Amino acid sequence: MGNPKQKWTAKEEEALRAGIAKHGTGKWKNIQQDPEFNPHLSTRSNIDLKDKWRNMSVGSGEKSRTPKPKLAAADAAVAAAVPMPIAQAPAPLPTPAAAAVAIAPTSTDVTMEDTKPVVMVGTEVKIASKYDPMIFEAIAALTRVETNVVDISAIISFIEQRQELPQNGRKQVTSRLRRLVQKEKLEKIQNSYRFKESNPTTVTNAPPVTQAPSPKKEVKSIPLKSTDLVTSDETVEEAAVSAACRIAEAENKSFVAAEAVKEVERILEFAEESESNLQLANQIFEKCKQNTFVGFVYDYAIFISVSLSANLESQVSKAKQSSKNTGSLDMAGSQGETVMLS
DNA sequence: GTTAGGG
DNA sequence: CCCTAAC
Repeated sequence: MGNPKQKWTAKEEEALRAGIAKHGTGKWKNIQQDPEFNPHLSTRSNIDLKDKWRNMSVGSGEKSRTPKPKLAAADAAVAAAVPMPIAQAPAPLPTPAAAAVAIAPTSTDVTMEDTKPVVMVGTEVKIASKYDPMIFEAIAALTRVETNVVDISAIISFIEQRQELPQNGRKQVTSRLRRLVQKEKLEKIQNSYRFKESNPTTVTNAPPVTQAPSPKKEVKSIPLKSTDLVTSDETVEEAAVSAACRIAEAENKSFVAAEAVKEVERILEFAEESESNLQLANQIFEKCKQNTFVGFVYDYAIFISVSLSANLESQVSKAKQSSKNTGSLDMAGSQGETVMLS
């Protein structure tokens, strides 16, 4: 009989990738049986997972006529929301149009292969700064409970699986790791890395807003301390990335966290060049309302906004109420399968 | 029974 | 997707 050869859906691919991040490659049966992913992979066998992963890998490695950046659903959403490559030239003002465009695309209809002019920021522009989130993501995803470390080769292969690295990509990741160790964000143990738990950097440049992040805290037991947000030594961006990834480690939702980190990072870049805080706040809150996941990003939004300008408090509380009413914060502790967009 | 690889 | 060798 013929073989229908049913095509893999984006959800299935995402479940597969998440499963690999959790169990590692080669544990196909575990992934297939894992209750987290089985709902999406029930029709696939372990051998199917293996074959699919082989195809996906070769698609990423082959630079022939497969220009698709291999974006997951969430990736596509974020990519679509990044219309500007953030030129090196310090743009004096971010045109309101930019912010408008950023929040414009309703992420409800995101097809993976459509003709939407997704900006190819992944080619060469600012690719170096994009390694950090992936590194954190890899560590968060691959850290095993017993050893609590991640081998460097695992980190690199993890990143390569997500996006093909340029010729010197491996080198850059390595230097990036080294740099992060120097900054005491990571800890190196032989050939493995882990998150540095106790950060000896002096401390507690108490943010101007003391009550902002805490009052709502309904987002499960996310260990979010004010010291995680800002250290006097580091930039806000680094602190945000680090803390978000720490949360990711705790929640084991690395992919979601990575997207959130990208978002925070991008918005912070945006904010540093300009001080259009109102647009910033509106933008990030729009994001929070559209996507059901970003519980902690929401907290950071409050923190960032208020840190930049105390005048935003009205905006913040307003947005807080709005977000609460939409009930968009319920995902943090759910089964973990309901995360991505449909 | 599972996985890796060739077909 | 199927088949097979290897573990």
